[in-house]
Amino acid sequence: MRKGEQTRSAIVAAACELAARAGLEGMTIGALAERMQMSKSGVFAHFGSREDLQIAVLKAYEQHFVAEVLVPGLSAPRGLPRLRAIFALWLDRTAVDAASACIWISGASEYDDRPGPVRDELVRMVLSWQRELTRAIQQSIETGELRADADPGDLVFDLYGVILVLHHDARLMARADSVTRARRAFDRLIAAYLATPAATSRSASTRPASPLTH
Amino acid sequence: MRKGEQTRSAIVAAACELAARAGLEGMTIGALAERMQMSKSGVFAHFGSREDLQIAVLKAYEQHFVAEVLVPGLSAPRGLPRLRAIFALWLDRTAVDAASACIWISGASEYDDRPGPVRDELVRMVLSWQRELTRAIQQSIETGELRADADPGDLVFDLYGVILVLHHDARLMARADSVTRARRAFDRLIAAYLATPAATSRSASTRPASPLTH
DNA sequence: CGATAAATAGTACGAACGTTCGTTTATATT
DNA sequence: AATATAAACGAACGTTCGTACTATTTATCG
Repeated sequence: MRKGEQTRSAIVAAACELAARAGLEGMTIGALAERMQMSKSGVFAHFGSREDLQIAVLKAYEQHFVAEVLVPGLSAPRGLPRLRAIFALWLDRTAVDAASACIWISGASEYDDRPGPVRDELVRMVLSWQRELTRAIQQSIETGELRADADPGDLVFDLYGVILVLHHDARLMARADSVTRARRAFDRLIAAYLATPAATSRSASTRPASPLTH
Repeated sequence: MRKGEQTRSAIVAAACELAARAGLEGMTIGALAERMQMSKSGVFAHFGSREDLQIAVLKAYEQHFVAEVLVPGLSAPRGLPRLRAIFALWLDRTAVDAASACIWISGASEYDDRPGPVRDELVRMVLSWQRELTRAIQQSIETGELRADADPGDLVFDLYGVILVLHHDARLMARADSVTRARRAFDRLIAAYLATPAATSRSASTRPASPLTH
C-alpha cells in the first residue's frame, strides 16, 4: 500500500520533468520507464491509461504552481503589492529554470485542437489561475491603486501575453534578456492601468484625443 | 518533370493544413498520404526525409505569411499607419480562420527543446519577421509618431505577446472576444509608446471610458 | 513465520511511425 | 511509335507506441 503510492509519486515527479522537456504528448511511458529504471508495465500499472498519467502530471504541476506562485504571493499585502509579488514569482519560474518549459503553455498548443479529458483539465487549470489573477487585479482596483474603469480581463490578457512571449523568447529564441524585457513590459502595463490622482474620475471634459481611432 | 513539381506543391499545401491542426510533429506522412489519396512512398518520394517535408511546410507558410501580412502592410504609408496596418493584418490571420493554428507558434513549443534543422529554420523565420516589425517601429519613431526614447525591441516583445495570448485564448480557451481584446491591447500598447506632444499624464489618457465596461 | 495481497516484471499484441526497395504505371522526348 | 525517364505504388523493414494478460517478486499483516 504505502510502497505503491511512494513509487507512484516518484513516477509522477519524473514524468513532470520529462513532460517539461518533451511536452505532455512527447512524454512516453517507455522513456519514463527507462528513467525510473523500471519496466514499462511496472510504470503503466500505476495508471489506468496514458491519459490518466498525463492528467496526474497536470495536477502535480498545478500543485507546484500554486505552492510556488500563488501561496507565497498571497502573503503580500492585498492590492498592487500582491499583484506585483504574484507576477514576480511567476517570472521566477521561468528565470530560474529556463531549460524546462511550462506544460500549461506547451499543452496549449498541443491540445487546442485535441478535445478530451486532458484538454478539459488543462483549460480548467488555466481558468482557475486566471480567476486568481482577476481577483488580485480587482482588489488592486478596490484599493484605488489601479484605475476604477480598468477591465480586469484585459489586464489578465496582457499579463498572460507577457508570460507567453517571455517563454517564447527565452526558450525558442534563446534570448538572455527576456526576463528583463518581461519585467519592463509588466511595469509598462501597470503604469497604463495605474490610477492617476487627477484622472480617476472619468469626466467628459478631460477626455483626451482617443488613440483608438487612427 | 512538370507533373512532379505540381503534385509536390499540392502535397505541401495539404501538409500545411495538416500541420496547422496537428503541429509540425503531429503531421505524419501516413495521414498526408491518406489525405492526398496517394501511397506513403509516393508522398515520401518528393522529399528526402520527413525533416525536409517539415522545412518545406515552414517555407510555404512563411511565403503565405509575407504575402498576406507584410506585403499588403507595406502599402500603407510608412510610420504608425503602416505599423497599424501590419498588426491588423496579422490579427486577421487569426480572426478569419480560428480553426487552424499558426505553425510558428505551435512550433515554438514543439522545437524549443529539440535542436535541429527544423528549429533553425523556424528561428530564422521568426527573427526575420521580428526584424520587419522592428523596422516599422523605428520608422514610426523617425516620423515622430512614437516616442524617441522608445525601445523597438520592447515593442516587438509586447506585440508578439499580444499575438501569442490571442492564439492562446482563442484556441485553447475558445474565447470569442479574443480578437477584440487583442485590438484593445494593441491600442493600449501604442498609446503607451505614443509621442505625446504636451501631455505628461499619458497613462490616464490611454483610453476613453466608454467601451470597457466589465 | 506464513498467508495474502500488492507491486513489479515479462511477454505479446496490433497499430503506426519513417524509411527503403523493386516494380509498375504514366509522362515526356526523340 | 519507340524509348528513356520521372512518378507513384505496394510491400516490407525495424522501431516504438499504448495496452492487455500472465507470472513472479516483494511488502504488509494476523
